[in-house]
Amino acid sequence: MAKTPSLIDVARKAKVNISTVSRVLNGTGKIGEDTRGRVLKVMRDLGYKPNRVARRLRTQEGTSHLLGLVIPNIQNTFFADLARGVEDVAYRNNFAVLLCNYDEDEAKERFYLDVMQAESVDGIILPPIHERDPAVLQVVRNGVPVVCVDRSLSTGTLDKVEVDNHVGAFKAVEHIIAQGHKRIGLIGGPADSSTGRERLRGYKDAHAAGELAVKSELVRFGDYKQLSGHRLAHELLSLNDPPSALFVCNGLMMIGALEAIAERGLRIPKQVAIVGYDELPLAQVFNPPLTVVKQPAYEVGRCAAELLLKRIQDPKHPPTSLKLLPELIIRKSC
Amino acid sequence: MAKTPSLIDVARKAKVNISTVSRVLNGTGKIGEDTRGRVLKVMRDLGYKPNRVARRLRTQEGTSHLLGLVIPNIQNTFFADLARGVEDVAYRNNFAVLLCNYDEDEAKERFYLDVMQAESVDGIILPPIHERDPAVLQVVRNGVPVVCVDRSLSTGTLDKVEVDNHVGAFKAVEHIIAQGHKRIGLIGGPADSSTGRERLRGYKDAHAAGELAVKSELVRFGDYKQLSGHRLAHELLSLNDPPSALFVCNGLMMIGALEAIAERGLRIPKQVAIVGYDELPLAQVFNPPLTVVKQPAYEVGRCAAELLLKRIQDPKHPPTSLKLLPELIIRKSC
DNA sequence: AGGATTCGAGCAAACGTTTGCGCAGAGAAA
DNA sequence: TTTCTCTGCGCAAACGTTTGCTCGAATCCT
Repeated sequence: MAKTPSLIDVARKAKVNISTVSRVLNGTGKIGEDTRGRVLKVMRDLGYKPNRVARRLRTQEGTSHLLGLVIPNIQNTFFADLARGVEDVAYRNNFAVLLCNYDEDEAKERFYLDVMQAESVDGIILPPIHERDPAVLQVVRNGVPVVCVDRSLSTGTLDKVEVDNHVGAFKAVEHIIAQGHKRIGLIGGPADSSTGRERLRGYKDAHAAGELAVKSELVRFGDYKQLSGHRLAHELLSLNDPPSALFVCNGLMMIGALEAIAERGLRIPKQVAIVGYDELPLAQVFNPPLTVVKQPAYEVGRCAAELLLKRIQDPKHPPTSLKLLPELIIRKSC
Repeated sequence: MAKTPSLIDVARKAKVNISTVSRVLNGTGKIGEDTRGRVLKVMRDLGYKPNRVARRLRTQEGTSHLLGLVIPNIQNTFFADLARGVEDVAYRNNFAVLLCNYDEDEAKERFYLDVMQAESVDGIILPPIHERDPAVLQVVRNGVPVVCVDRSLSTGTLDKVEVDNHVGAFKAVEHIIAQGHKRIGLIGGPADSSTGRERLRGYKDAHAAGELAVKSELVRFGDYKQLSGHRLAHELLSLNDPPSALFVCNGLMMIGALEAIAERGLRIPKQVAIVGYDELPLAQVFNPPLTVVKQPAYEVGRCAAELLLKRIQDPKHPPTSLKLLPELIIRKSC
């Protein structure tokens, strides 16, 4: 109802031109101390708040103070933590975050990317749905700063921050082997995702390092959702010669796998050992406490946001690529 | 780089006035079939995307197709689920969601509310930080549609959807009593939050119904974060005459409490029984599986978004208030 | 046929900013 | 005094839409 005051109202009341008000607001141009004071006071009195929409319309680039964050699924704690990371640095720099869930759905992803461009966000942080994601490619062609997280894009010219999936998986499987396991089931990620492939490579390389052959019937690919973890764990454990240990490549699938194990009444780690990817809220109080590789999700978000802000300030900055290290947390499940 | 085409470009190429283009875009006004077709074709050819910023600047109310969602903490699965709920209905209605974390911090909340108004979102969904939250009150005074979720505001004139905290807590504690427990520790929410108070009331009423006195040394108030759950559980279990059962009033504090129990090497439910509020990802595969009261978080989000959309279309609609029912899921921890 | 209505489309203002340009006045240099 | 350089500020255009008016032409009614 009470229309919020605009520059014009402030200008009128302070008896100056709107351009003057704009300048004191932005600190640009030369303004006398007396008028600046007067204008500032009127702004306070009126409770003036600049209209971001108008500002954005006028100044095309880099001033919306809006970051886009588009993630597969906010219910995945990895992405929730990541979101907190970007959100925190955004807040510290007076940026707001436009957050969207695309649910691994390409149409939804495209919709949201369109929205973000239409909203003229200053930049976008996202894990590409896959490596030559056309929608994302289009966005970068349009000149919007983009930083990739978690997964990467085939174009090498972008800022990106990922965590080293190969060493994460390698360490995990190495540890499993060190516990004496010979048949290690893999519940992997999608074969067309870079994370899925890298973790698979870690799994294989650890086998090679341990002079173990990988048995193809023991490796399965899920879709990073809970249901597939549940199904694949049942499949693996139903084998004639079932694996004695499971390596599950993300948190949600880990939950599904644990369900399956519980349904079968198997004891961890004696009857089946298990190590997961991604720290889960209850992991350390689980019985037994879960051995997992923990990704620095919050850090990923933080770094990505910082990179993005840097690029917004200086679009010519050469692209930098960060690779953070995951940590194997050895508890009791393997 | 490649400046995205505007109405003007389309108009020029189709040899019509921009107003005509605008009208075919919005389907308003009368347009001849031939010109409409021509304009549509040019739009497609040019890959025209309307500029939401400009549109929003022009049409003040109800057309930004942007919803604001401001929540305490995205890492809390309750809010993550809720967010998914609003996000899903938003997407179905072609709305995008501007999501912000205020981390129970009033300054941050105010900042984000300012941003949202400055972005002229069509409406806002939020759990008020407390019952007479001045920042929120200001927003509704400014005429922005607001729907409260989870917690309520002292003003009765708003749309809101909450879950019945009294029955949730009542059922839980009733069940605990039915298991034969006489000394039941409460790890409650903040005393100045409506949820905290309602759950406390449920706790007390269940005692009364079971003809049990509530002992004041057994009730403690946390802040809904993990650390306070941890600390308060330790406090309660250190008592000379410690409780034989714990009722923990949210998910994050539940995790903290479970940590404390693990640290003390106590066995659930024999040495200490426990029931939590909020379903946790691993609750049903936990050992023992956790008895919790599960809130329909996703539903809350869905309803809230639907209410908000309705109000945006018809601002005069009388405010409606929904109260959803939580469900006590009895497993093995009590 | 003449007047009234409707249809289709153009003109221009408005939304709230930012910003290049210009200009008056003051002080400095000559 | 004249000329020149700053300083401080106003003027107005522009950003990409939407929308109330206007208006010619076509259609309709009697």
